[in-house]
Amino acid sequence: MERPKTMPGVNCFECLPRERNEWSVLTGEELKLLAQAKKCRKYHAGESIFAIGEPSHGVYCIVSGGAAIRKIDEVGNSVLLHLVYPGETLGYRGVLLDEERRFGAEALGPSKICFIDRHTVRILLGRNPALGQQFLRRVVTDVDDAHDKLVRNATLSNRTKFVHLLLALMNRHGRTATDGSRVMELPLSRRDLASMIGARHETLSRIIGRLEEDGVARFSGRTVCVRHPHSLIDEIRPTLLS
Amino acid sequence: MERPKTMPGVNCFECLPRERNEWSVLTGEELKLLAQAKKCRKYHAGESIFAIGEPSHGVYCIVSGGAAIRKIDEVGNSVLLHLVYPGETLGYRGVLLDEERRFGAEALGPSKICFIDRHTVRILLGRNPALGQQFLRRVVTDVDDAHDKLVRNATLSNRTKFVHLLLALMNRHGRTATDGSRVMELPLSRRDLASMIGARHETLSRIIGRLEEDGVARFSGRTVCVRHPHSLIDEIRPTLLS
DNA sequence: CGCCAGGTTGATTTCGCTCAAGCAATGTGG
DNA sequence: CCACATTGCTTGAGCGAAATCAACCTGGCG
Repeated sequence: MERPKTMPGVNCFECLPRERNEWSVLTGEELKLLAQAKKCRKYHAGESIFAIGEPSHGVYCIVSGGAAIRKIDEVGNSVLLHLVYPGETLGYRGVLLDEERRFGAEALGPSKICFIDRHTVRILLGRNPALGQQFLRRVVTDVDDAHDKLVRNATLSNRTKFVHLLLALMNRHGRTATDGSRVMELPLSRRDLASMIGARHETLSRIIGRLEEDGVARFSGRTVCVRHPHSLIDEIRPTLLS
Repeated sequence: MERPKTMPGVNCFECLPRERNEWSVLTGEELKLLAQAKKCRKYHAGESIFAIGEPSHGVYCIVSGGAAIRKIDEVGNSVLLHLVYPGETLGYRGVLLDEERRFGAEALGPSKICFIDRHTVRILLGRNPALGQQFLRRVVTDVDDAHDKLVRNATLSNRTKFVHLLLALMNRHGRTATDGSRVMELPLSRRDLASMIGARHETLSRIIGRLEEDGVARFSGRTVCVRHPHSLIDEIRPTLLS
């Protein structure tokens, strides 16, 4: 063991994702506080980060990997709301409003995620007003995204919504092959993909079938290949008349 | 004219809605700044407050009346996203992110609405950190609402979504008649109501017809009457099995 | 008066959901 | 190692909900 007990956690001072998120405005002193208060651990794919109904002990910051926000309604329907990626902070809602969790979160794949207890969050927010401003910006973009999604849900077909989702996933998880086609490994099951566009999994299955028929994309297990990336973009371009 | 030029605007010091919103944390000095910077004016029903694409000059605070947030997509579909009521602050997105308006806002009925330019907002935010915290809470609840709406849209039928909407409107606009039934004047056209649940106006028309058949509510023009208020609540209660 | 926006209603088609069966991959206990 | 559940996915048939296209009211309003 060349590296001692700091091993599992990333040192906040050297945390790359941190330099691009809310916490980037912390000063040296505050960073020290953060570094010694945060607890970092690894999650395996699908492991629960927090669950609906439990008290909000703090926020989480994704170092690597990702997370999914899930809501399960009173009849057992599971809906994936949102995906969260490295550098993003998770679970601020319950902490800022001091309420219990209304959504669950789970690791998207093997992930490294830091936990910052709510007491420390409050101290830092009180000590450095810029942190609050950063959070404000962050939350405003979140509400913005949610509103965009609401508009899309209200106007688009399931197929179009799914293509939007594919594009978003491709941005995060895709790589460009030598022949210019885009390939990715889906981080989610078909069921969860379906829930994200508000459709049944059978319906998604058929949509995928049609996308393959139309030569837009090829699906094999969790691997997706899009030969002509802008065929996807054409799909979502609204057919403007006149 | 017994009252001089302060006439159109409400004095912030005596503004009742203000005492229950973000601005309630301002101190006397800051309030004075706000009071002399804000511009208050009346809007008539349907009048535009700000439009998509224009620069975000400031935020608006509803004194009386209400406002609707509207998005019009590239093919001309109009979607109503959200309604805003007295005490609530409007248009913070563009100001906080320093972007142009991505949604339009219009008066719901005859309304009195104050404008606070973004420069003043920034000054106040910088001077009083508590204001930022207040905004943070406010925006977090907004994102929360949006997420709830997303989940409902993903799982509920148009009829159920409409009943949810009716209940929300009834809370704001309804009065209880002597016989215990609830009555309200709808603040929106059928088209806009339909857009709020992501349906066509013809579909909404039929849903309304069925609600009347089922004796849940009676519609006449923009007047709605619900004889047994909990018949609505029964509608949205999920049928829990076993 | 004609015109128009807002609303209803009808006929038809499309889309998506439900229910159901089948299948491959994976796991588990004997 | 096999029999057997289990899980995730696909496919089919039937049905219901909603979109679409269209006609037709109604109440303003120039």
